[in-house]
Amino acid sequence: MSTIRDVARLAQVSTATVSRVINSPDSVREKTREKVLRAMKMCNYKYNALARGFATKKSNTIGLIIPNINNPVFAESTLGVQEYAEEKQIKVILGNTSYKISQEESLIKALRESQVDGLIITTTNPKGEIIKSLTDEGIPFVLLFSTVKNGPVSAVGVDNYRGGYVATEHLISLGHRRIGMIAGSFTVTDRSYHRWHGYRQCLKDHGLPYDKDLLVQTEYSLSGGRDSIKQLLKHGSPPSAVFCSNDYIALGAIKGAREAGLSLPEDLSIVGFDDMPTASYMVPALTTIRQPAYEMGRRACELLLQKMENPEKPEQHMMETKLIVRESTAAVQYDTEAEDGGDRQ
Amino acid sequence: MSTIRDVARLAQVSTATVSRVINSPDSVREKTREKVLRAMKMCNYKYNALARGFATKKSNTIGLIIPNINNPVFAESTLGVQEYAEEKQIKVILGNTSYKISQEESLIKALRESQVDGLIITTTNPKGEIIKSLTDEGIPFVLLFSTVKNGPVSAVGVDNYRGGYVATEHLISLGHRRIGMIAGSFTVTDRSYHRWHGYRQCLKDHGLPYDKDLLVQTEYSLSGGRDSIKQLLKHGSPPSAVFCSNDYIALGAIKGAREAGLSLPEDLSIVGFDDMPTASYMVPALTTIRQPAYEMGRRACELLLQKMENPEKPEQHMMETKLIVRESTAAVQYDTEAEDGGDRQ
DNA sequence: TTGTATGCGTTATCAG
DNA sequence: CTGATAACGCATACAA
Repeated sequence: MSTIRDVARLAQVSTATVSRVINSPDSVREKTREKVLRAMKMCNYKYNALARGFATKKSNTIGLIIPNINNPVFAESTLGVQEYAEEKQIKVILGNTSYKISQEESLIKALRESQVDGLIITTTNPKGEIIKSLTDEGIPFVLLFSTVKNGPVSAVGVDNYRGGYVATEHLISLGHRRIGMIAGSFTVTDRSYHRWHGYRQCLKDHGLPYDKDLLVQTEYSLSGGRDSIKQLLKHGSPPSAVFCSNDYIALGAIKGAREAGLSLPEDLSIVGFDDMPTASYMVPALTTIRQPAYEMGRRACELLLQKMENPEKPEQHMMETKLIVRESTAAVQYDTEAEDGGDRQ
Repeated sequence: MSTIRDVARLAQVSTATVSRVINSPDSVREKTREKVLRAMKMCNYKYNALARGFATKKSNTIGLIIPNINNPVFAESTLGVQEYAEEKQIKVILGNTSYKISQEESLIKALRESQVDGLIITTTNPKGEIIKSLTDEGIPFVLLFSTVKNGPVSAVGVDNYRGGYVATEHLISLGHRRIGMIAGSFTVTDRSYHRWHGYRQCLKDHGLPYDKDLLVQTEYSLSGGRDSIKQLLKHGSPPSAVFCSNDYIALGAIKGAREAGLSLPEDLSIVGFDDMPTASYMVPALTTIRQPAYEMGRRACELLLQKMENPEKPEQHMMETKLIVRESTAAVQYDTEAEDGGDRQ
């Protein structure tokens, strides 16, 4: 593989000049430039961005850490950062944590050793050691799908509390009074925890009792939703509506409910969270709280690049969620309400 | 940021020794090692993998190129390569092409400049210039979701022809005689093309006429499937079953068919391709041809690392597809068959 | 087991 | 507008 030195020799110029035609072509006389360009062709020169990174201490690479690329909402946000980065000629290294803190930690370590210029992290624990040490050491990073609304870290997210509140309110407005929730484990994601808070406060504000048996925490998976709904339906006085922490869980819950012999939305209303691309294609089409995942990814990337330029002034971008009403929620059916007390299984 | 030189000075050893405790700790006396380790702590030394990459000409990074991370099947394969790479301490840079050749080209160029040690490419055109030049220049790479079964390039894929054949055969065995296909544009993906070949040959082998109006090419998207099925249903003699190039399209087709007033699977059978994670959660649960996407990703990564060690002997791994029969296909209903000639819309 | 010296490909500083 | 040359942080041959 030839280097700028080879090119320089061939073109009878210095390496500095070769470097110039690469980085600021205008600063070199046209004739010289062409001579250099010809020499490059001749020896099939290939630019080495790694060497450049070494010399400039900028790798033009950022790290993106997400819990699970299989979750459509993270795939979308990934596409968002990806595309924005692409536009700015930045490469992105992807890391999956599988919701494991230890994994998150080792990933960040490896990424830092690789001299990434910054990090976008969809973390599981924004108050953890990891984030703190990143802050202390002045590494540019931004939190994505973040729950933090202020303080010293940059972040983009939505108001999960509000999302949970709105979802629950929708159900209440439909006449539901026994409303359950299937949540991602609070130990694993505080987003879910905040949504639950919104759910709970909404219940309270509407004078509905909070029944802790109507909350089940599970993993963020299809089967998690499916198993959880069955558990909920076994309750002596089962819910007529359930708010699910995300669409993936909701999809599982719908399946589980149907397996338990219910028909939706007549017997049970379900609302999800995310509005993943397939949400409107499901049967019944899913009522959900939309997060603009793609835009969030883009914005996070934008914020990061900004922060890399100017490390001061942390910023939080809170994006809007929106209730999307589709077919998975319906007015409560009084004849199938809690009073019948039947175990539908 | 401190370097091994700082550490060396602090520990009163040479930089070579510091380098040794990092890379081959056993080759240095325990006492010295501890001294060095202490010095590292003291000056808060952080290893610089980029510098190492520069010195060794190995970045320990590979590039992964996929058409669209939003397609669940690519998300899964990505997870596969990701996890295998992780195990081997390799970082992966992700690139989306959006099925655009030009994008694929510029991505590969950028990745090569970044000195990735190898490339995993889910390409759109295995016979194109890009692949050829990669081969010529001896860059280690492997094709993922590949259609090539032999020749000089390493690849992992499935037999798309056979998948298409089996899908069609299943439909025929259910009594269907008017079988349509919604395919991803042949110009954009040859996988789809091969599946169509299987479909077509199967028709022929069973003495069924091939009607070109029963094929519609579209983009690999939900709306693509939805629009295409409507087009198909407008046919004077519409199909009673449709084979879709992938599950995403199938999901769209199901939606579209339902909007057109059909009930599934009674009025129309649908079979997809991929078996994405949500396939069994759909309504009706999707009959499909399963590809082991996660495994394919892992295998591709394995093959690549192997190839990086030993650039000789290209290998193709063809993995098994499997027909998964669920609820979206059913025996043909004779009273709604082609003869009635009705336009169901 | 440890040290010395050199090189990796580029940028950047300083002269000219 | 161009050239000479010193970094950048680490690995590695070779020597001791």
